[in-house]
Amino acid sequence: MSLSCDRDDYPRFAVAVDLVVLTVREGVFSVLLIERGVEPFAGTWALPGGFTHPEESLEDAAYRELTEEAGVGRGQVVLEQLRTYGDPHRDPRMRVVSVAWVALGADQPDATSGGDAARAAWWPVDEALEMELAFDHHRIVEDGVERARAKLEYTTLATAFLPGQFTVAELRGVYEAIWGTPLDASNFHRKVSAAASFLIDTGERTARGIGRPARLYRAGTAVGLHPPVLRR
Amino acid sequence: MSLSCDRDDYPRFAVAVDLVVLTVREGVFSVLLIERGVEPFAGTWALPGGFTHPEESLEDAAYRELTEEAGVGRGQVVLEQLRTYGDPHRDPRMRVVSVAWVALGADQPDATSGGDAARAAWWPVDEALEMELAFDHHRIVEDGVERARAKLEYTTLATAFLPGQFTVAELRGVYEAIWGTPLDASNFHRKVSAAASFLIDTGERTARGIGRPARLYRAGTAVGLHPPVLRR
DNA sequence: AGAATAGTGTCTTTCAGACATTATGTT
DNA sequence: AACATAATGTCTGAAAGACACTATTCT
Repeated sequence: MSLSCDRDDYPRFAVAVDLVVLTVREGVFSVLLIERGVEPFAGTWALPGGFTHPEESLEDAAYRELTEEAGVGRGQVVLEQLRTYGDPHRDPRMRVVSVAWVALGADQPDATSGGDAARAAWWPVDEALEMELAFDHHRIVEDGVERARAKLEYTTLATAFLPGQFTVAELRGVYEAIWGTPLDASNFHRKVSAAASFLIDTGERTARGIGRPARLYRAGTAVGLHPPVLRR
Repeated sequence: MSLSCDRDDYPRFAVAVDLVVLTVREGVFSVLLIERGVEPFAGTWALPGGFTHPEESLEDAAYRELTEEAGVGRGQVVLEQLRTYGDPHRDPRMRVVSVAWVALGADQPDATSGGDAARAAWWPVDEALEMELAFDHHRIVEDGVERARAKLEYTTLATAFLPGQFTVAELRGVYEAIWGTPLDASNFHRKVSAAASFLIDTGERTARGIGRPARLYRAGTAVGLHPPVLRR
């Protein structure tokens, strides 16, 4: 079959991937943005992303851009497809269809500044949503943030924001940062402890800091969460 | 890049839309399939769909294919983006990225057989999932069906499967058909009546059939459903 | 001892699920 | 009257939310 442009009947589009990379840094729900160095939107903050190569899957393209532009490796994040954005004039240069992904990971000491020349930085989600972002990236960030908030309720996804071992208080901190609401510590503890295969007790305890040391858990095998942890 | 069309640096892809058109016909959760007339997969059942035009949005392309291939108009369905499928070899002819949509509508007397030469038919979802479908359409149907099943729980989407006026029993029938589980009529009635802005009493009643006539409702303005209707 | 954080227990309200009962039409 | 379906009511258990209380460390 011909892949050439002159011989077949199908219109061709550039296909991009864009990444909403989310984490919780010092209690603040944050998104990774990149300052564009070239037109269009030079000097404007944008999502990391780029064009899909001819022989790679969309998921591989997302992982590749994650590494190239954010310095984040495959094992460090949970990647999930968000939605595809394809309005005819979303990119002023040409018709680009962009498959957006959400990447959730634990806070990394120096995740910013990938191989590209552009500057990368973590922004609090609330601030990012008040900025002007390139293309339709404002909308994409909104959708990605809402996806993350919604999935915390009925999945065990919150553990993706934490390192291998964590306490119940740290897990609660993830919920509170992402939802922007304080949660009752007692009830939260009861709930997540009761949910089957959500948390696995490592037998270890924290030694850091003041107060009674907390048990250390690691993420269990459960994906869904029954009963869900509800936001109000 | 080597795949480029002489003038720019970006590889180009064909972008398609595929449609998982779902309805409940005589108590059976059903999906609309089209028998392919041409290679590849000639004679195999497939989802309705086609290539996006250069100047139309993805949503417009979905509505256009819905009309062309299924004879379904814009006002007759609720359309929602499902997911994008872009494995390099999902189409043996060339690289095609397909944006899949779910379309939910009330049973239409003669929705099948659109303008295209191919044959169209409603298939029970369970049967469709046991057939060999063209391309990766089996996976797409699975995802679309699961999306519909999940959204019934916490949204008012079930009304999309019903005509303008309907009874509580008919609404329950939608849930039972889609989930494949019988529900307790009393508890269901209590729940959907209590949910704010889910159902609006038209003041009219059914005259058809035997037994006490049922109140006729129309869909309210609520989108989310609190508390949710849970499947077990 | 006092402060700070972790974790458990108790009480009340809400709601799901099972099922009985009443209501209102047709034959 | 008998029947069929619609709609409401009652009871029980599970779980959410508020909050009191106990446990275990550090200074």
